[in-house]
Amino acid sequence: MSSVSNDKHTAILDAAYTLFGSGGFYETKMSDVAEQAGIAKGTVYLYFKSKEELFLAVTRRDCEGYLEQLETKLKAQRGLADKLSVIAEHHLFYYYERKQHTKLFFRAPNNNPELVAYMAYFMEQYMQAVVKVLVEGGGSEPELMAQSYIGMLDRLKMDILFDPSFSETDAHKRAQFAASLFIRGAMDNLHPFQGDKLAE
Amino acid sequence: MSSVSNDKHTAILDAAYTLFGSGGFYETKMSDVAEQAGIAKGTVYLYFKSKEELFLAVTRRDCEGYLEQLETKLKAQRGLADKLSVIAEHHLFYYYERKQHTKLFFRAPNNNPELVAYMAYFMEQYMQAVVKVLVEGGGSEPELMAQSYIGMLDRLKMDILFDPSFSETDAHKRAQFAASLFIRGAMDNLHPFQGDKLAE
Amino acid sequence: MSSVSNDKHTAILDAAYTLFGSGGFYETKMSDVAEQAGIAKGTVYLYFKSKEELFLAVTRRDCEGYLEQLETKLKAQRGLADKLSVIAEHHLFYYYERKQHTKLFFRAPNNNPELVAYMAYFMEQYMQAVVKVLVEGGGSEPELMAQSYIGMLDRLKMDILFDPSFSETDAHKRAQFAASLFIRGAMDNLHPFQGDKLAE
Amino acid sequence: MSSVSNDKHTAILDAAYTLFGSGGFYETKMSDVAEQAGIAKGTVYLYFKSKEELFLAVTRRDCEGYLEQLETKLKAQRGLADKLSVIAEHHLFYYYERKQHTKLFFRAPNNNPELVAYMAYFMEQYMQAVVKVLVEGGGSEPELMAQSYIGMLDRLKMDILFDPSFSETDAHKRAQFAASLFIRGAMDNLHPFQGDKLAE
DNA sequence: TATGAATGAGTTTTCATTCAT
DNA sequence: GATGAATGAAAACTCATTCAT
Repeated sequence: MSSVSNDKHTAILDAAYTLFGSGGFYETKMSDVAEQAGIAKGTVYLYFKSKEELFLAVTRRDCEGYLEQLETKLKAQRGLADKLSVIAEHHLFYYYERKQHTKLFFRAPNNNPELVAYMAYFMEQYMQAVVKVLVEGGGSEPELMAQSYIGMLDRLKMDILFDPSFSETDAHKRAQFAASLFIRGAMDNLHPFQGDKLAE
Repeated sequence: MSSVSNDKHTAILDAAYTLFGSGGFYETKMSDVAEQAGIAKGTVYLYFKSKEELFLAVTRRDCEGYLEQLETKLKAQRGLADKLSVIAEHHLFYYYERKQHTKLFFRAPNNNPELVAYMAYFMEQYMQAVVKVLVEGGGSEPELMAQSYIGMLDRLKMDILFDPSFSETDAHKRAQFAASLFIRGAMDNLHPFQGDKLAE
Repeated sequence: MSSVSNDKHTAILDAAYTLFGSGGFYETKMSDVAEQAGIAKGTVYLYFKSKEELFLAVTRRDCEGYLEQLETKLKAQRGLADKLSVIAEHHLFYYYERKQHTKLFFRAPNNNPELVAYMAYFMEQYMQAVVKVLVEGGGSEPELMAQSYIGMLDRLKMDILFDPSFSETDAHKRAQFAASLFIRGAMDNLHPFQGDKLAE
Repeated sequence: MSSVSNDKHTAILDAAYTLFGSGGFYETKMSDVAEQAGIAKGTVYLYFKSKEELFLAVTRRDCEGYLEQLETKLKAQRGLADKLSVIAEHHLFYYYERKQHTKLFFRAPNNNPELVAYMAYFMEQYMQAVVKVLVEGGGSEPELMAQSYIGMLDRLKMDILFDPSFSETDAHKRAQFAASLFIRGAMDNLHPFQGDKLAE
């Protein structure tokens, strides 16, 4: 609880986030993490019992932050269209701001049941957040809809990660594109402007 | 190119596909591949220079098969809606038939530029195949559209991979869901029935 | 020498005795010793320079106690037979009372010259104590005799250590068995009842 | 089964016997064993799955050899006294010839149930071999007698191990000393010359 | 004195790759 | 071509010891 121990804990998570993210789980050595965090190898093990536990902690912190920020942003919006826009922006800008840490989500250790379980839990949470938005807007099959939207966004983020010339403006446009494509597609059972001032 | 050497080449690829796919790159040992292929460890190296090269070859064969089959199926269809349907079915059933080989695409070695390049190439090819369909149907931003569709499908496939109770019928429904959602979303710049006899 | 420091010194020795004894030298961590002693890890090093020194101190205290108690018990006896009996009882009951600490003597660190030297010194002392008894009884080769007796007892103790059902009565019988076997074997050059009131 | 593989297997056992014996289990590195055997580190693991397994194999080979040689020597003797003499000589000369490998029996890894079980098995076998000799000579409590004899010999061997000036003749004398001490001690229930020509 | 966070040397084991047969 | 015994680099993790507080 002391600020010192917290500092180190955070430093390790930050270092691991960077290295796991850019290099992947197997390619990252615990000694690299230690070095990047500016501490000794043994110290990492005072805070995290194993490399897998560290990876899980990094993933958890990242995912929790993702969902919390999304919730906050969604609360500031009234209308369905705005909310879907916010989701798209959040998804794309999250990666935009983390170009370095790309690989985290697809270069994980295999055969770690805890990690698999956590990722499933995260996806469920994310999906439910989207589902909630969709349900407020009315419409059937909200879960499939939510998954479709998330998948769309996840693919559209790829260029952001791999194309160095991708600008913030490009990301904005892409988010708007995704939101309108989805809203149009979902239109017959959604009421896009419900809750918007415009709609009143 | 002799039939004998070809036999072994194929046996190795098959073995590697099974093992990399179910266990992941790092979890699979070259000796396992050799054993599964029914040959000696050293022999693998007569056909593939390294583990990474083998992984790349497996990936390549898999992706090429994916695209070839897709092309064949697309040729049998006239209308845009049917073609988009075929794409969805192909994407979902490809994974449906390969539940065992789940991990191949997201448990690959990092930092292998050749692999990264090939995957980018594959995605480009896949996208262009979809783009071609969309362009025939008319409409703007075909590349973003294609990516959105592919992303949607890629997320919707997840339950297939992880939910053992997922049936063929479920997969069909899901493919149709994706196709209609996308078509509706894309409607203002696409002409869904163009090319269909019905549309004439 | 203050009572406080003495308390901790003793607490550490007690803790180390328990842990080294039941787990062995290599299996026991200094942090375990500290915890068992109810102090901090660093504190152990205020009292003992190293793990090996601690082990040596534990061994020393144990061996000294062994010899001191033996001397006391021997003083209470007059006759040779009684003295040999006391030696057997002491040897066997010492282990009987310390079943938990079995491993201390045969799970020690190697290559520690000081420890090797001390163990040799202890054996010499123990042997001389037995020799003294034998010499009083007359007879040749007292050192070989003493070693034989000690060896006999040391093997006979084994069941005590490893057989949980071994009772105090069993230990008594075994001690008597050893004493008579030895006395009979040594009879031609020993005068078994010399010094006993009965013998006068 | 090929002589080559057998050569290496033996070379590793020999190297391990020397190193474990002189340095102890924990003090011996697998890389030392490999070097001493003149092979690469990894090769050791082709023949023995782990350090513990190697230690067990070394112990087993040694103990089996001990018992086999003892049996052979005992078969060549008729009388009880001669047989007990042979046991003493075997016990002492076994160590005499293996001064370098002393520590094997008392510097073993802890907490290895397989090893503990094997050592118990070995002791039982050894004891039964002695018991068989004693029973042929008649007499009660043969197991305690056997243990006493073995213990005696085990202690008398110590000087052989640690005293570099100990000669073969010394070892002989010591063996004879042990045998006569034991025979005299056991005399009332044993018939020392039974089976000897002299006794007829 | 007492603490316990921090250190980093040290060892087992794995496995891709080689190469003599 | 085919084999599989041999290699040795590489990395996770432990734990005795130190030292700033």
